[in-house]
Amino acid sequence: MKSYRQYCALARALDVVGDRWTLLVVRELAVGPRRYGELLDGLPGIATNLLADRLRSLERGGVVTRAGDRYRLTDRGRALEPVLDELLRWGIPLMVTGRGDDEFRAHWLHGAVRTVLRDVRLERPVVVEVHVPGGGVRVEATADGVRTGDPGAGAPPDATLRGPPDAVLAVLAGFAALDERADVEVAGSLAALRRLLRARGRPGSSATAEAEPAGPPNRA
Amino acid sequence: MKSYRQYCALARALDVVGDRWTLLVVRELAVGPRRYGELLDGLPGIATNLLADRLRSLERGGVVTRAGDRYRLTDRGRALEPVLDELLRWGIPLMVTGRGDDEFRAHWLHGAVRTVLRDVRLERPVVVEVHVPGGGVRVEATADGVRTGDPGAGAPPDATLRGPPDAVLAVLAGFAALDERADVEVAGSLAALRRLLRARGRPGSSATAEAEPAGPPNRA
DNA sequence: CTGCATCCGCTTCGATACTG
DNA sequence: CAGTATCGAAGCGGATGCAG
Repeated sequence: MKSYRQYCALARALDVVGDRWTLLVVRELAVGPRRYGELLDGLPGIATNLLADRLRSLERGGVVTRAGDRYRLTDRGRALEPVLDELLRWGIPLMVTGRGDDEFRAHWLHGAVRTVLRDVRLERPVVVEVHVPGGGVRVEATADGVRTGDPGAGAPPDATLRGPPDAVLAVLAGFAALDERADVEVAGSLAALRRLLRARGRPGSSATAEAEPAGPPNRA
Repeated sequence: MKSYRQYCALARALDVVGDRWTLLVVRELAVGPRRYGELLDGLPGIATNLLADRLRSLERGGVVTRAGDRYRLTDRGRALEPVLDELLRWGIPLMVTGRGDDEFRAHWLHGAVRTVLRDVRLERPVVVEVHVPGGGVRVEATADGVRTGDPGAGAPPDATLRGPPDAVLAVLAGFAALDERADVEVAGSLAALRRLLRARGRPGSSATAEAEPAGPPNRA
């Protein structure tokens, strides 16, 4: 990337991670070390030469390191997590328009779920599993906060949510009530699920009550 | 921008603010409403047609609105502040290499100072003013946290820091000790300034103790 | 087969010139 | 002052080639 040549921390950060695709590459590596082919699969739409370019650039920037045939984040790369989280959070309202014909990978759900439930605290713990075609997320909400992981680990969940990605996300993010989405199937304790949902913030979450153009935020 | 067409909150966020220059435009408007010419001056290096493009795109995205000849952020645009803050924070270590021949605007210092002193709490309040050629920042640190503003407002500060941008930033960010930077001039209570500096975190702040390439993070 | 590099049409960027 | 028009250069995206 061409440097902005501005003595500003934001501009210098963007000199490193501001290129097209770059933060999405970091998103993929934030899950864990990945091989080139796995990255390609997790980044539908990227050209193979661009992925190679971005990986080299991130290596130069000290964000990514290569061990054999695996790429992984450095400490400096892991320090980008708060950035990803805030961008993710800001992007959640943009999911209300549904999936359309966008690509989808089950592991992308982890971040969305973590973000949506970020401030949840529950005195009486709840474990909920979210299942979508191709994978899912296990959510453990306690008094200390929410931890996410892969489904199937540990004891059986109190409740299970199953459906297409935009449907389960609509319910989790509060775009729609449970009974408004007939394409979401609930198994186990409905009461436990309701407790989790009641503990989260309101719809758009961050003050999107606007005098401006009202309605869901625009895309592109 | 061409959409990533991924049903992922991060990708959708980047569809709106991922373009080159876009977040820097938001940075400028985060200070307050600005006119076209003021934006051009705050974004050295941008081409005028690109600024016009970005402003239109941000308007479509619901981030910016236009009132007469002023552009300003919508609520949705102001919701980007945590994103800017985290990116800024991540970028601070990249400032250690000094200014070089990068452009500089005094109002960029506000964000850097806020970020560097983000977690500072002081039972006995301190007011410090930082002066650089063309402007400066007033810092009021109390038990509730740090507030920044323009110099000259309110009572005279306890201490004043003056010097070139990279010098005062090095001292504030902890890249260098006060007596290591002869180009930084201190007026007023040295003790008050020291109390403020002691209250802040360590150098790179966020765990940059790395087994990897050591030394300051690379740019570009 | 994986992990890229090369080529090519197209879009975007960046610099300057120009207009209401 | 606030943009639009233009044009060469650089970057992107898709396909294909090729080495280990």
